[in-house]
Amino acid sequence: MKTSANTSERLIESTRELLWERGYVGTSPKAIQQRAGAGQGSMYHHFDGKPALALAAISRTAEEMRAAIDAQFAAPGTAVERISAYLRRERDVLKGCPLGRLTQDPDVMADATLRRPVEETFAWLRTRLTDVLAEGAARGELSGALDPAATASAIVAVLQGGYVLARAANSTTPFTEAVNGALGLLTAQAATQD
Amino acid sequence: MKTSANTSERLIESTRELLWERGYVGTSPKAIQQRAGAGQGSMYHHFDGKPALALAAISRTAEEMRAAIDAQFAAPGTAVERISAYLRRERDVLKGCPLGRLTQDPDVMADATLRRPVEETFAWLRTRLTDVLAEGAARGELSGALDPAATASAIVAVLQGGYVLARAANSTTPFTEAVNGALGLLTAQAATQD
DNA sequence: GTCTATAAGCAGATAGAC
DNA sequence: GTCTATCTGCTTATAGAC
Repeated sequence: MKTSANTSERLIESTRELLWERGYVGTSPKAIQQRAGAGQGSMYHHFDGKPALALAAISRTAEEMRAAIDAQFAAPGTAVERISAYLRRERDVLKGCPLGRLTQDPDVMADATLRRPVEETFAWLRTRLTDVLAEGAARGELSGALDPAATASAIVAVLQGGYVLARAANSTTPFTEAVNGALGLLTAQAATQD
Repeated sequence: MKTSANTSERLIESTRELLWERGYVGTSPKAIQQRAGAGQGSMYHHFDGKPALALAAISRTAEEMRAAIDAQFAAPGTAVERISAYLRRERDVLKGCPLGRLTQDPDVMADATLRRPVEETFAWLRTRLTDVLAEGAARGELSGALDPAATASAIVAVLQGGYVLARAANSTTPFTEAVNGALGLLTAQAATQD
């Protein structure tokens, strides 16, 4: 058995990086090959073409993101504590969300196969966060007046929008501010609970 | 004087549409010419090249957005009412924000000239919203415990992130939910005020 | 599995005629 | 102002040798 990363593996990882940095439309097979140190023929031997390679890359990114979030939410603590930890965990803010950015890519959104992992992951995340919030409401940590699903969507949107603001400003400040603002609102309404 | 739209005008408008639909990297001079009904030579007569045309398009979009938001915030009403009206105004949700999407474009962000209108518009928007929130706090409509700047960033982020979620889901639902969630939090904390 | 050759078409212009 | 010709290099492969 081989211990070093094989060519197929390097191609997938290179594609993941380039999709994150430049998007699908901005990434050429040639750029992938160069980053992976693989030749033209080698790439087309392992994958049918750019869409197939992108699907492998996007699927892996989606899986990793899901696993990371699952671990985060499974940690002990109140709903607000776990959400706070999730929002404040270390991130490469200026690079943005590797999945969220694909949402702006016309060729990804136009291809049902490429689109599916993106769609499913965000749907799953919103559901997962809704559960955490509903749990918090059931325990009396949060106001029952809040709609858990709406609040969950707002929180995920703050994250995704925070990336947008950070990139626009070329600074992590607006991202941090947005997260603080969201948590400020969440704890301010919790103060209503007494 | 001419009354019909001239070629230069049509080129700018076509570029604006394409930047919105496909981004800078995904838009070719040829596509712009075809949409504008202009020839190659015609385009290069009026503009130095793709970056110059994009700058004209992006600048105009930024100006329009700023004027629209200014009008929105100048309307009468409490801080929460004006913010609610802003968040809930009619939008082409699935198309996303024409300026926010450029944030994901590597070639726009790498070019200081193209980047500036995007950066300035979002900086201005956050400041403007911060003023509205500070005003609300001064009037006693909102809790003084909230940081106006952080809350403003969170609200703008909800909007930008709402677009991302809507595109991921291919549905306006998550956008509406996120807006409702944000307004829910804002009014819930206002309930603390008594 | 990897390499080189080949190819139709697009990207992003420049040059000069009209 | 607009048009056609021309150009270099990239895109996204396919074919076949090694």
